[in-house]
Amino acid sequence: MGSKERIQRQKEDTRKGILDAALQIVKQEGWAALSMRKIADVIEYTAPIIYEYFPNKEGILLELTRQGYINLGLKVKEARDSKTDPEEQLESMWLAYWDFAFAESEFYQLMYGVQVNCCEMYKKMPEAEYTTDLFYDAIEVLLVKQPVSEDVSCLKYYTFWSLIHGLISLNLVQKGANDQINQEILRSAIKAIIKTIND
Amino acid sequence: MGSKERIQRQKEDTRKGILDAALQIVKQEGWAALSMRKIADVIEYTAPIIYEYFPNKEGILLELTRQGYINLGLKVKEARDSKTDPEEQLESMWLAYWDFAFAESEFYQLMYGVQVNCCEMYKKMPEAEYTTDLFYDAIEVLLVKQPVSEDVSCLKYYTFWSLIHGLISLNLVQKGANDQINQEILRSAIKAIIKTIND
DNA sequence: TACTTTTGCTTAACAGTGTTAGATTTTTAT
DNA sequence: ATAAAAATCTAACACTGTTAAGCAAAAGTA
Repeated sequence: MGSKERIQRQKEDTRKGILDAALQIVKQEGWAALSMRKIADVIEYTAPIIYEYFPNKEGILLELTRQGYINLGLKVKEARDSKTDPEEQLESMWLAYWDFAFAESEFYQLMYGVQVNCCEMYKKMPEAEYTTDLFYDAIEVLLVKQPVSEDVSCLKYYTFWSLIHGLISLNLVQKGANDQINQEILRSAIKAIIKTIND
Repeated sequence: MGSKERIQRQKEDTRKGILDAALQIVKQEGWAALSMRKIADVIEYTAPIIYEYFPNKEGILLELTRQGYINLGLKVKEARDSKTDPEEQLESMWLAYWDFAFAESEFYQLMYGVQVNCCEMYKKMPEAEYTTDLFYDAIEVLLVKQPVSEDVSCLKYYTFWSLIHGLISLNLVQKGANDQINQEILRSAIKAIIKTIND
């Protein structure tokens, strides 16, 4: 009797339900308000049930972080594939990163510790490395001096990343500049870094 | 009988003791581990006493945030006054900002929401504006086109700030690049922004 | 000195948190 | 129908921030 699979499917549904419930609560009330009992309320179980699906609360956050990196990676890849010119590709990729941060700001906060205390784990999460690699590759295409030095691409990558992550964080935490200024900073800075990428 | 003043002094000592205790705990165990009862333990009182000196836990964080901004402002001003050339002044100021972030990383985390959920308040904290003004002034000295447009100085300021804050955050949350790469990103990016400040 | 008021401080409690152990109910297998 | 197994809940522990009530010492007043 195929009830084994039905049960398996139900379990996966519940697991997904927990993640969805967590996300729903966070979107409504923010990360600080997320609690195991609230999740249990939403999925109409009691709190201890959750521990059958995740080792602890951090396990839920970890899984959401993972999903966040996967989605971010998809968006960045999509942006790259929408252009052919390498410079346009790189610009488009960072703009996709930017868009993700605001479209999925709960995820972004979790992934990069913006006002959320998320434990040290993403450090070597393979899903996180995928996005990083996409950027590294795109940068190295633009470097004319061969062979590309690891240090140089690293430096360029972090320059991009710092600027964009900083702009995002400041906007998520404080209400930074207005949208127009943000767009101008973002676009002009990206272009400037690309322009001086071989200096 | 001058006991009024003695009592006043004692109260101020206790208040300072609370702040010191909080800071001590945070330095040892991080922001997430800070609790009212732990503070009470350190100052050798029970928790409710703290509420005679601060309205609530957030009040303590608010005061520490205030102190953080004051200290940051002092450091940035000090850096400015150590140079005479305007470009060198601006560079020196951002380097001081950078140094503060790592020397007083607990403060920095609190002030700018790096992995700490600090409520929306610094928004209009006068102590915070002091540092901002210092940077704005230093930037506007370098702008040749008069009168200086508010938009342009704002754009330049946020470009600097984003880059440096981003670099700091990434280092505080994840362990970013190594120190040498960081220094290189920092210095070369500051110089690059200054160089193109009138474009 | 005796009494009252104020002050300083503590204990106890409430509602919430993450998490675990034990009991109970429901489902499955024999 | 009965025994075993799985699913789920209740109760508890040790925390959290915060408040109210009570106690004990000090200060003020007669």
